[in-house]
Amino acid sequence: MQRLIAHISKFVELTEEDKEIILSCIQYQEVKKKEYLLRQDAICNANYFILKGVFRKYYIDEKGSEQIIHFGIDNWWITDYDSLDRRIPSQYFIQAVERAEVAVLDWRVQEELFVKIPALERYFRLILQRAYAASMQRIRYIYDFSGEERYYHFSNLYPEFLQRIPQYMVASYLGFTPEFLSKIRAKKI
Amino acid sequence: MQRLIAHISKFVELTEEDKEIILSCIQYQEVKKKEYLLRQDAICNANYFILKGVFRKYYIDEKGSEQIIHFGIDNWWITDYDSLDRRIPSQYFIQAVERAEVAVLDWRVQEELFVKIPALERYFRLILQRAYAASMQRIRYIYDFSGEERYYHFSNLYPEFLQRIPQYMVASYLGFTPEFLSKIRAKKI
DNA sequence: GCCAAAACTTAATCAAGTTCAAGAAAAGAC
DNA sequence: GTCTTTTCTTGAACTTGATTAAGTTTTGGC
Repeated sequence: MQRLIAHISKFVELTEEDKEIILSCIQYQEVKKKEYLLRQDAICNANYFILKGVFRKYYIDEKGSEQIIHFGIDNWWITDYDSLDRRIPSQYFIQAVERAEVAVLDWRVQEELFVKIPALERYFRLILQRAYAASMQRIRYIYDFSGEERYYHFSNLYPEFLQRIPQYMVASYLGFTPEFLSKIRAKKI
Repeated sequence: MQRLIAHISKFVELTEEDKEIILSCIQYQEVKKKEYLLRQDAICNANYFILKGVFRKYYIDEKGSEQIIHFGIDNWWITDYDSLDRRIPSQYFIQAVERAEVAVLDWRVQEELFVKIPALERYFRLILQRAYAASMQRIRYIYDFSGEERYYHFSNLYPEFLQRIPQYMVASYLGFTPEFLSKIRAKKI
């Protein structure tokens, strides 16, 4: 759990008292492989800080197949902010790709914490800025590069990742079919 | 400028004093057609609330052509948060598509305001949440729908918009060539 | 260690969208 | 109002990636 405090401290300053308050408000949770933190149509009740493991956020598209829009890894928060904050049913599933550990920040507790510790509201503003920029960057990759180029870019950026998660998930995240990914790999081996 | 106060008040509560402080810290600015609020490689110095008009945020891709990543319209903020906050050169251009009016919030003033009015930091956290969700939604559209479907969706959602901005900008925003857009339009007329 | 389920590969066919090139129409400048 | 620049259109050849369907390999449960 100290990893969370360390992460927050990278963005804002916390007093020792702040740290204790935060730690007392946050739950530690182990998550089994394939377990869900959130399912479609449910209202999201917490923001999750990933201490260890990998999550995928996906939805079911018009044709009925799973589309991954986001991977959550160590030291990132994962949630559906839209559902969490506006108390509306989520369009997304959040599922553990492998065994994981998370710090759970319940939405009601979050509101209280923001009042007690304004620095925390600032921290989340900064985190969201980062997430928003990353999302823009992602749109750039989709527009600028072909599927093959995106795959090479991804595999250079996160080589260990490719070993840990099934290929069909990578294909879904990068926006093409598993068959096409197979073809790309066949070319270069 | 009252439109800005009204917008903030939709998300957080402001006292009369807060409102005065905000108004005293914000500059009104008219922007001519094709004028830039930000250019690539410059460090972004302000967040702009669009009172009236349309802006496009774009970058130059590998092949040297302009790629529009975002349209800013009435009642939205437009800036490069990454450059603004981290004081790094921007990758983007922000340009007025038509004559516009904006409220300018300088980054240094913003920091001061957050200290004086914590509700404002909350407001921006909520705004960013909304922008992030919209960006996710955009990725969904790109993945789920064909170019033609995206065009019809866009033209149903913002019919007046199509009249106001050149087609090649719409094509760029939707992620295909102007030639292809021409073909789509030819089909249905 | 065996069986079932999950994940990956291969190949043929097809659709969506790009590229290039040329010309037509519309919008601004003075 | 005409001249220039910007925007839009059309068509042919081509590329990327989807689809379908079958077969192969790997993984996990018990």
